[in-house]
Amino acid sequence: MTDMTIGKVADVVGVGVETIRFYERRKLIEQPPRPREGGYRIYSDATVRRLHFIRRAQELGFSLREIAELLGLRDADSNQADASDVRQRALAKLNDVDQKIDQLRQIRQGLAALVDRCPGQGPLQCCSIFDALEQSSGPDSRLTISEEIDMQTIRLSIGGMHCNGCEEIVRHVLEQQTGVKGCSVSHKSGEARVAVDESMISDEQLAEAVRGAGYSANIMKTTE
Amino acid sequence: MTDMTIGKVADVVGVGVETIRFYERRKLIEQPPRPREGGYRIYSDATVRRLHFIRRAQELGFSLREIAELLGLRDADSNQADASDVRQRALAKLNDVDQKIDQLRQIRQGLAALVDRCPGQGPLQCCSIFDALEQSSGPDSRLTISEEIDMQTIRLSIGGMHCNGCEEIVRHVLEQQTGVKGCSVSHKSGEARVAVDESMISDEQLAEAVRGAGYSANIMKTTE
DNA sequence: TTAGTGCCCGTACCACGGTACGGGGTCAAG
DNA sequence: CTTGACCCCGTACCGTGGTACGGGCACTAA
Repeated sequence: MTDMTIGKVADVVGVGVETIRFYERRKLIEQPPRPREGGYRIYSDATVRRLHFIRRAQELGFSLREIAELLGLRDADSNQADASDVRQRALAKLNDVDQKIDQLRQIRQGLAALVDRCPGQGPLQCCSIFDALEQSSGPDSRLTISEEIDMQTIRLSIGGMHCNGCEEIVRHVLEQQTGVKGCSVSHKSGEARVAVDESMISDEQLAEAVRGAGYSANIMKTTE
Repeated sequence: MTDMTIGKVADVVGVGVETIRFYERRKLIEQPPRPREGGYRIYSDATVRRLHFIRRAQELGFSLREIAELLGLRDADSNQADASDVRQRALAKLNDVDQKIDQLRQIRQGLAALVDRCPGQGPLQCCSIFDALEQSSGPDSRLTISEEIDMQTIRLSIGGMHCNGCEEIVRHVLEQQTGVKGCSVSHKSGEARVAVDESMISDEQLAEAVRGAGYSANIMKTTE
């Protein structure tokens, strides 16, 4: 169980030789002792287990950075680090994973809806997928800081939209307004994001236009 | 709805300015017309929709490369590309997503098991998580080509292992054998991967040793 | 001792999806 | 006509997890 050079270890652990040296550079494992300067690395059993640990943890979704932290905990052990710390990290990771699964499920839904709606044949012009994807991407994600003087992105909270058609209508109404440079509407989040020249139209006028189309509309503070 | 410079477009679409230029470099969008050489880019409505498309497709898990293909389909449309092509891609992506979800579910299971087993307090030495992760990572993943002369990785198919304890026993037995340089055992896949000096012990002797511990063992061709 | 692997090291490179920087040009309001 | 915000371009860099290359030693069996 001794005298393992890097190639053997790589073989046993199931990684590439270069990968082990890469882990060494990343301080995940120490450089093992070598007979003389420039000689071969001879790996101890403990290091091999450490490598197994790294692989397993990776399979569980831990990044190399996180793994380094876990290993660090153990290296500096018997001080105050205890099992609850490790448990915490595992729980946090479990949370991460759950979130990722949720995200993927949403993606799955979106895709499934798209596929459902698609006729599956005929010219592209009839393909609903392209149309659907060109709709607004929904302002539910990141907010951009926009503090322009003559052009601002106004966000409206809109009620009464139930489908893509409603989105379309609202989009159309907004785009008809003077000073509107562009907009994106999402019925899911009930929001619209409008790029507008404020010297030409007020946010209240915008909201009013939307109300005129039969929806409710409230101005959302941009500086949110 | 005209006269949108890059900043406004970025704001409306919800991406960074640099990102739009990046998409341009990646040929996802064309460079929009500019009044004169060196002037500002003025974006058309169509391009803004194209950007929305990109964002939406990204949210659905398509990579930029795939998105470029989708857009390419449309650009060269009315030829033979039809909706079924797009549908195929969406279905393929749906499949990808399902696979990813499955993987994450497995990871979730592993993590949950780990957390379950962990005492949640006390010194790290008692933390089962570290122990569990140090166990073999299971040779179920990639096979390494090993065609060494005096050292080979032998793979054994082992029956009768039901838990980590069994893994431990088998690992111990294997490591006790002369010539064994290292091993990794997985009860899940029912496999062991042993690094061994073949001049010192034969694969059959190894298998016999495992059988002596009460498990079944068969040699798997390394050149699999 | 010599051939044949295997390992050494440093450095560069891959995909992915951007982000940052810096020195300059453009544009519109005041 | 100046000022300030915005945009231009090219290029370099980020994090993530490695992989590849090439010239030169280390080791071992014959």
